[in-house]
Amino acid sequence: MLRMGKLTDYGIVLMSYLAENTATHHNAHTLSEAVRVPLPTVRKVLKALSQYGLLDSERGAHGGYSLNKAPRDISIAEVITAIEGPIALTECVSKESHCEQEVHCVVQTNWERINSAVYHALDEVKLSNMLVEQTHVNGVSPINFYSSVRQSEIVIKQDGDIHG
Amino acid sequence: MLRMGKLTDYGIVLMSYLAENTATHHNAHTLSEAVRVPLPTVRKVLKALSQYGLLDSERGAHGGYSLNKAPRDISIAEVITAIEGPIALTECVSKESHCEQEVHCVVQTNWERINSAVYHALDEVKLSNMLVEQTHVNGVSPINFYSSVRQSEIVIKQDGDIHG
DNA sequence: TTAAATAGTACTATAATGGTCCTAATTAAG
DNA sequence: CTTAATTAGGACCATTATAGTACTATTTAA
Repeated sequence: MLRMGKLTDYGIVLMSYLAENTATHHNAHTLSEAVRVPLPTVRKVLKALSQYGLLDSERGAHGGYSLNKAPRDISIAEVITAIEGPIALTECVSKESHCEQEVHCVVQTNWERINSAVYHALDEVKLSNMLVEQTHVNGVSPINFYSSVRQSEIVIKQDGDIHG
Repeated sequence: MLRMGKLTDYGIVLMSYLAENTATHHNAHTLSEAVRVPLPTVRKVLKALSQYGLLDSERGAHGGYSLNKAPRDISIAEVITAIEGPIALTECVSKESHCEQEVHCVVQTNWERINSAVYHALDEVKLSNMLVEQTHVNGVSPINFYSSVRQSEIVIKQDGDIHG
């Protein structure tokens, strides 16, 4: 529930990977292998991130992508928005709403409260918080850390204790 | 993006309505009219809320639904979980994950951070926060306030300013 | 000029969701 | 005891959204 698209998951993993290797550019092919996600899909995600302005892109030979800002200045909310578009739990809160009963609608203002809460929560988690200090353990390359990309779904447990 | 199901939207609206009328029971038919959502759909939502334990149900003639707890003790996170199941942005965080690379997975622990942030944000918004003091203005019945139920999608704007 | 990249766009199969309906179980009232 | 009202529990289908892929420009270094 509270699903987030798989692509967004990939996006966060990709951004995390780039954040750990800010030095150089990385092309889609390299990133695809590093993250173990098919190349066309990786391209799609990188395009979205680039269009939104979270990544700098260079075309042509030796082109590639690189982070725009410091990982501590990039929030998860930004990454999500880049890939999935503006975040709105309810359509009536979004700009595109054409709810004919808006005049009577009071629920709307309360939805804003929820959206705001979620947004701020996601905005306070920065990319730097997603990085791992733990690297090169037991000869396992950090690259393997990213190989577990799966379906994307937000799971909030009933008791508030959230883990897998 | 960060979509929430329509049914969940209905659920929150229904719960809000019940919270404003805690005195009596309400049957599905009445609620359907009050909230302007088709009866079968309302039934489905009420069933979920009841099964999860947020609503007491009485069967038979003169049966119906009523709130279990005080509105200030019911969080939005609970309502969402009741209808959409355990909240998980990424599957690898959920119990059902069978990711074969979990041993190497470090991203997982970071996902938990995100899920936790979202959960706590949603858990702090209580049903009582969704209620409107503003009632019976200009002869408009409070019932109309609930007639604007629409598609459900969480929209987080880039600048953090969230409104329609 | 060629090769290596990204940019842009369009398409398709799969999965998820919303919405509906039908039957069983329960309970109050006549 | 019978009937009507109501929730419980499944099952089902149509629509939509998503993921994933592929193809064609465009740019740039060698």
